[in-house]
Amino acid sequence: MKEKIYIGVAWPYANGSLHLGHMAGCYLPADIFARFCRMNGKDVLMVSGSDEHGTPITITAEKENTTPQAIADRYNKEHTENMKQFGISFDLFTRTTTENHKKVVQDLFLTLYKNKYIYRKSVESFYCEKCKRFLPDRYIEGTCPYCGNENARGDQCDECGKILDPQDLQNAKCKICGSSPKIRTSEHLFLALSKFESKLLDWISDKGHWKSSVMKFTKNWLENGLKDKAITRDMEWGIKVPVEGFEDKRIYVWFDAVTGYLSASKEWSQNLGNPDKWEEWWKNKQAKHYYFLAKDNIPFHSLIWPSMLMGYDESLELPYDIPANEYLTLSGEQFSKSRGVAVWVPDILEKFDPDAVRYYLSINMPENKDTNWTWEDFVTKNNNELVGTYGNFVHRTITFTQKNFGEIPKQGILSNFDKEALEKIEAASKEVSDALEKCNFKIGLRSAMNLSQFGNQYFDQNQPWNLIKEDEERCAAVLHICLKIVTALSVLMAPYLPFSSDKIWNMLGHKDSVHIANWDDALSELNVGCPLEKPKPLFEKLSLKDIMAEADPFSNLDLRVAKVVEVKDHPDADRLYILQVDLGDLGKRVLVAGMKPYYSKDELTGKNIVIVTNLKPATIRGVKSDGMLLAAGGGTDTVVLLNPGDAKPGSAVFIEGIPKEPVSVLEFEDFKRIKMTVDEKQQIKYKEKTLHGEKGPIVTDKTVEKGVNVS
RNA sequence: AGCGGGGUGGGGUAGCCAGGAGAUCCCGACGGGCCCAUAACCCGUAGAUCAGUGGUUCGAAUCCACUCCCCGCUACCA
Repeated sequence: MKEKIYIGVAWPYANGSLHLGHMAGCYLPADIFARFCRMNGKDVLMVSGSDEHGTPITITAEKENTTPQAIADRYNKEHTENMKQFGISFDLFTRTTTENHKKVVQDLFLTLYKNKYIYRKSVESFYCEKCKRFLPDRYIEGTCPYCGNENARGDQCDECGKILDPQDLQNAKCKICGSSPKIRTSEHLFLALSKFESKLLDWISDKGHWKSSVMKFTKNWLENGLKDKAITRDMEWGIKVPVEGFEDKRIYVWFDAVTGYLSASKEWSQNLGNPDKWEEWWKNKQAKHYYFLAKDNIPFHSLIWPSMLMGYDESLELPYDIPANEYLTLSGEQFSKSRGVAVWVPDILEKFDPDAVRYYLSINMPENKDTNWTWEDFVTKNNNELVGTYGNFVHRTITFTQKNFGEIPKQGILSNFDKEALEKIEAASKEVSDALEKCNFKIGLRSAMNLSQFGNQYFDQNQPWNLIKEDEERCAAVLHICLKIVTALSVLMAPYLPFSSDKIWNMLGHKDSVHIANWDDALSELNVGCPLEKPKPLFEKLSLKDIMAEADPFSNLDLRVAKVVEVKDHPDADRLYILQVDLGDLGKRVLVAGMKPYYSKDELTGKNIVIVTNLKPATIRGVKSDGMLLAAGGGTDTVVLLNPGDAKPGSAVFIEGIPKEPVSVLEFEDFKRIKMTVDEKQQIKYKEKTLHGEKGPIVTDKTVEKGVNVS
């Protein structure tokens, strides 16, 4: 029987689009690994799906005046499509709102309950009477009892870093509606994680092949002792708790989501008309289970999910490896929807070849530490490595052969150099394969790239363009070797660059897809005599300028909240103030602003305002202004500041859906072209989208007429 | 605060767990070659006391201790 490989990939939460962090974090590595395994004759089952329950989705639904299911439907559809476009080769990408999933989750839950791994316990938690729901810790805000920060969350205070219980907060408020929640007692069901400690310790004892970060994290949790965790919630959106007396409660989303690994396997079997087929992976000691996810998700997969499986059915396979990645950052910042830092997958798929993106994400994968996505580096690596080294070698070889021979020429007498080339192919195939077996994706890709660099060297030194005039037979022989390198590359690159590999494979006269080819076909003989067609270049060069120009000009802006520290009169101007503002971690700055007719010094001091931080500094009447504040009002009659609420100084101001990629210096001309206006709710609109800060929409400081400009 | 990861030529990175000659690769800079190829490719040169300090050792980027600096996680962000 073929070796069974199960690949579970973290379930994306269906409350927003996918961004490149998701791709680099788990979907791309999982896909590369899956494709590689399939080419090596393994029987792969790779599943995932949308995680569709939980509070955030219900809140989005309320905001948009629709149902949670509608939100889940929207993003499930988008995610499914994006995965396909990006070439992520799931055997099944499903969702947590299917009947099958519900059944599997409830069965697992009930079995754990019967096996005494789930028990009842009363807890006190906050209930918001206005929103009519119990509030998750993150949705409660109040004053931190330790440092006095007024914006501490129920789970933790961001200022002092202390971990809190919501009950610790003073003046607790509902983050959604702002009213004061009341404490209510409610009975919940808890998963007895503590009962699994010794079994888990035993289980991880032979996991020496795990990444050190995964192992350390896991061990650390175990050493501190596992805390039992509540796995029910008082809400409506979710899977019903199949225990008497708990009919009104729902199963906590993470319990629900990880169970997807099992339910999706079953669904896949049913779709196949062979409902027990999943057991070949799950009830098979020879099967290896891999889970791909990013670092935030480690304990769920290394501790909680294994515990659930152990408590449910001893015969089920546990994870073999959890090659968790670190994070991809965007110009040094973590991807975050709420802070407006992201490159969205739907956007990127519209603009770029998925293989180009896959290349950059693979060669720059956050395998061992966070890595940075920059547009500049993306363009450089695309142009120099993907296009220059790899694409060019393939293209020059096939073009030259086609032009001069029209078909794949036969092998000649092997020179020493030829032999070296054949050895290189073999070595590269082994190197890539060794690396991929260990989930070392960057090393594998680098090895494949080295082979294409060797191809270029071989081509250069043999000078077929001269040979064709002098020694046609030798020329044919050289090209034959080059084409063998091309063949090998299309196989070795197939896990990474599935679309272009397939094209090359077909150019070389193969009727089928490279994805049903075998890894050993990297070394296969060529179809000598097979006619060649004039090739088109595989990849395109990119221009950083075009990319930047295509982006919305708003992306170039760096808007931030600033707190006015000090206001002075400008010595040589009637209308100007000199403000010193605090940008938190970004330090302090001096701005010159014409606010004297509209605001007194006292009014301004201590106020939170919105400023442009990356505007080219200007000297105004002899004083350098390092930035500009945003205000609403066109003429001289009224000018009012923008009010970001009590957002942190230095925090970002952004528009959802427009990626924030500020240029280092923004020309004033470019800034002037960005038209923002005030709407009837006193919110700020740009292209009908609303300007946000970390505390929600930005509004004007005082009421002004609808439609006035912001500048 | 606790925990985890990281700091390697101008930028980015490999090597570190299993210590050994001039420290890897990509980009960039400089010089040269080639002209088949998407102004792509190839060759060569310069550039790093491997964050710092101390230790173990015949020998340390690698092991140990301490210090500094970045980043992340802390149980619903991949």
